[in-house]
Amino acid sequence: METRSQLREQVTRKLLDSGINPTRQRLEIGVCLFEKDKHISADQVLELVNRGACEVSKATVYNTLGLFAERGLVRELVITPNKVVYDTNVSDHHHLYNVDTGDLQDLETDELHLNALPRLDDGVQIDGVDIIIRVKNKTPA
Amino acid sequence: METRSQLREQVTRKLLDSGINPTRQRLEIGVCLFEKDKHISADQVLELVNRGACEVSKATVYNTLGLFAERGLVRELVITPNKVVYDTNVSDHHHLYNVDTGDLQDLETDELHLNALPRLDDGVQIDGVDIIIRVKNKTPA
DNA sequence: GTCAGTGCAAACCCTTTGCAGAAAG
DNA sequence: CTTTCTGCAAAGGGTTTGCACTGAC
Repeated sequence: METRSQLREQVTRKLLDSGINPTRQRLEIGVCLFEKDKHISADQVLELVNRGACEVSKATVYNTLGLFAERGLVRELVITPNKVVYDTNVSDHHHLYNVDTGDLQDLETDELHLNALPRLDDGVQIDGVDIIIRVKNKTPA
Repeated sequence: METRSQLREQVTRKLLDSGINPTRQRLEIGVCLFEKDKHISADQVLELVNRGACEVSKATVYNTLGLFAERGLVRELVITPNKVVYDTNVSDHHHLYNVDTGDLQDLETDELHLNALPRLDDGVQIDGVDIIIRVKNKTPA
């Protein structure tokens, strides 16, 4: 498939730009991430990757996602202790989470933003701002 | 100690008001939580509780903290997948987290608030708004 | 006696670690 | 050859589950 090989090239470039050696396993994982282009859990990545012809271990998926997050290729979102997902959208935005359905949506900063950041101590700088709006269904009945 | 037994009474009342049967284990855990009156992890609760004369199992600590959070006695904060803490301050406020030192501070809403909430779908209502400002040290040296 | 409520040992499973093997120099 | 990097099996440990026990009726 043409687009598949294009994606492969794009991902290779992304990895090189981030100083990551584009090995077979990392490429497979990267393609799965950016192909889906949505919030995705480590488990889902593992399943997607192994649906293809190549075997990648669980440990490698976790370590690679951690590496990608550290280098800024993806953003790690901690929704609950048991729900950690990776977001390929690394631009400045926030999230809306439905605790009943598990649905997770992006909120762009024009829909939601802080009026001001707090005064910080000298010696520290912003590393990130995470905002999660949790909603629930009105009539659980 | 006088204040200790007063705290015990207060916690008992809190539990009853929330429809929770104030058993020995729940009281011990509740006293540890509200005595410390700060962000505290399940592990720390376990240690504090068992410093006293009564033995409470790990499972009971986890289940009880989950119950308290569900009933609104404490607020569960997910900082990272490996750092979950319970906050006895259940009023509307947010958090400042230093990723280098692990330090966690409260931010009152007058220091930090959203200019507006997003338009929600019909059928859903706000369950909670979590804002975490992550900071890091400027000179990791 | 029954039955809802409670506490915890053990199981579960997500994540990390340590190391064998590969790749680079 | 030595050194660095990589992938993964196995270990670790926080959390949940299933069940024995208690207490209420």
